[in-house]
Amino acid sequence: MQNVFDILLERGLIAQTTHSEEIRELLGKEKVTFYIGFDPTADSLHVGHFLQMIVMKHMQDAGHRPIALIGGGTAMVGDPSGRTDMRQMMTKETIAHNCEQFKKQLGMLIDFSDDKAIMVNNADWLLDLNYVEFLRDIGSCFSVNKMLTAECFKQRLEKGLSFLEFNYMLMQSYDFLMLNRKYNCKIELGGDDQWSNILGGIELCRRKDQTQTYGMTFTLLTTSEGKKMGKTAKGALWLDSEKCKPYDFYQYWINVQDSDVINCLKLITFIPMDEIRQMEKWEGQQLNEAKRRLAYEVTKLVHGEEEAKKAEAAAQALFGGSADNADIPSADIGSIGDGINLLDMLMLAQMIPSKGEGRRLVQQGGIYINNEAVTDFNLTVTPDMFENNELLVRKGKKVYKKIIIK
RNA sequence: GGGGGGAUUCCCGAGUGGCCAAAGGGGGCAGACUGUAAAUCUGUUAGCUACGCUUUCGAUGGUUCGAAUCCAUCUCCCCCCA
Repeated sequence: MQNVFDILLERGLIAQTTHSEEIRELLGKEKVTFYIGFDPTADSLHVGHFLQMIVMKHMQDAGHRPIALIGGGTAMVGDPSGRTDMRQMMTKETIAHNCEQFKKQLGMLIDFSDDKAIMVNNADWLLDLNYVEFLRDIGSCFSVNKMLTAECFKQRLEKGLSFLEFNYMLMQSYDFLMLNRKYNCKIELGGDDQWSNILGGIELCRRKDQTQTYGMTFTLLTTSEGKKMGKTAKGALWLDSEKCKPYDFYQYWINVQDSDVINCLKLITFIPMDEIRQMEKWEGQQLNEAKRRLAYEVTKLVHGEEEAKKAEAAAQALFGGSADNADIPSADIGSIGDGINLLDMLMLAQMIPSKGEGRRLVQQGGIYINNEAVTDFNLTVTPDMFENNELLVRKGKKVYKKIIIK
């Protein structure tokens, strides 16, 4: 069996390691317990987290034991790494709610049965810490001078960093120490922005317990231009099907740039490398096929096979010119009487945020009914324009909505 | 604790009494070109019952015919010194 380290390396997942040789050897010879932390800063995980989950899955498949650490305690403080501003402080209730959501989502990909993976919440040991004891015990192990030189604080030293956030590193380091003691957790994994925090934990384990632990970070999901991926106009690309519909999720991946497809296939799907290497040779229009594969696979992992197939079928119906399909995103606007103003209808269907925007769209030729551009924004849409109470409306090139009336 | 600077539309950032719904850039949206790609070019980007009206320049009051611009108080942020 192939060493999982080589798999991760081959797929381009690994960004930095503390001891590449030792880690590879360790992963090759024994069942290793490792951990990745997820701070519950929102009520759903997003694709950034998903990449971490993929790594966890690779590791679990190779026989290692993942610990998914939910940061119910660290979220009370907020990680300043790589951020330009302070996170908004969240209430305990919000954090507790988010923790629950995370738990559900992590279970999609990781098998937590029979202790094959463990889920813990650092609130369990962080919230009851005694300040002075913690300072004496843990705080004494950290050099402020050293911390200040850490990359993760760079941006914040220019903009301002509160003492609260400055403590984040200690808390995360303490997590590693706890997990090492309790579960013999030997490796901490994380996004590349976690490098400094991970080093802190390793250092702490050595100082307190003289144990050797390791760290490894993963490539952040960025475009070839270096921008973070998974950002949409509305925010992050959420894994929750309510916050981001499977169809929209699918569409996001279909629309990635040519230069990013292969990378995404390697990073967030389990498609064998042999196949990916074939696709790597593709060019031009053929890449669309690779994008379809990417979109389907990722959607399947996140939303399940059924949803992935629906999304694919809907896309096929709209863009492939095939027959009408039941899975096209729809909006039920109820009864329209003898007719309804076009803009009112678009508002009801949530296709436009305001009528002003709607007028502009029509003026610029961006609204289509049954694939015919609408020229008059005062148009009254009448029931006879509907077929079986359905009307296909398009905004721009790719935003479709099937409007349904009673 | 002392001194200084700041808060502007989605973001950055001009604007220092009427010509300001507010320059410029970024981002977003749409059009052309394409491959549901990128790059490029063009238009657009507060809301509305729309040749007009309403809300908007940290908050609240005030001066004025008229305030993003002036005054007062407040809140928050940054910088320098201690």
